[in-house]
Amino acid sequence: MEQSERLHMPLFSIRIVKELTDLTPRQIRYYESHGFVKPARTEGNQRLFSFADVDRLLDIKQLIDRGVNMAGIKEMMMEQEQKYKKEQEEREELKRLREQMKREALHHPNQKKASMIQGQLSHFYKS
DNA sequence: ATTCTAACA
DNA sequence: TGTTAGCA
Repeated sequence: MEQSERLHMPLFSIRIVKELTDLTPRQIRYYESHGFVKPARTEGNQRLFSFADVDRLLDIKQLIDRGVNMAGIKEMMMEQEQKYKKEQEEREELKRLREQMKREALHHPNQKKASMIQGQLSHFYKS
């Protein structure tokens, strides 16, 4: 099994998370209501938190302790979210580029590729 | 016994 | 945020 799977595996009851984070169950549920974590649920609707959830709650607690309010935390979360989306988009763009170059190489083995490559790269500089 | 939601303080 | 009520 992979790391990212372990990090998101639903494992901990709210009481364990309370002990791990020193947050009250009230605070944990409150932060969830603001979208800072999204724990899985059992069939009985009880929360099951992952390591990733616990890490995130610890980050939230640190920010709260440093005086950041809910609005501030939400702003920081949206920034991180957009940053991640941007990186993801760039990865997909590079993936498309590699696939297209591969196709070109297979379908036109003897043709020079410089101009096509320049056209593709221009996407990274426009706007 | 433990957690859940909702609501009031 | 804390606490309580009433449920699952």
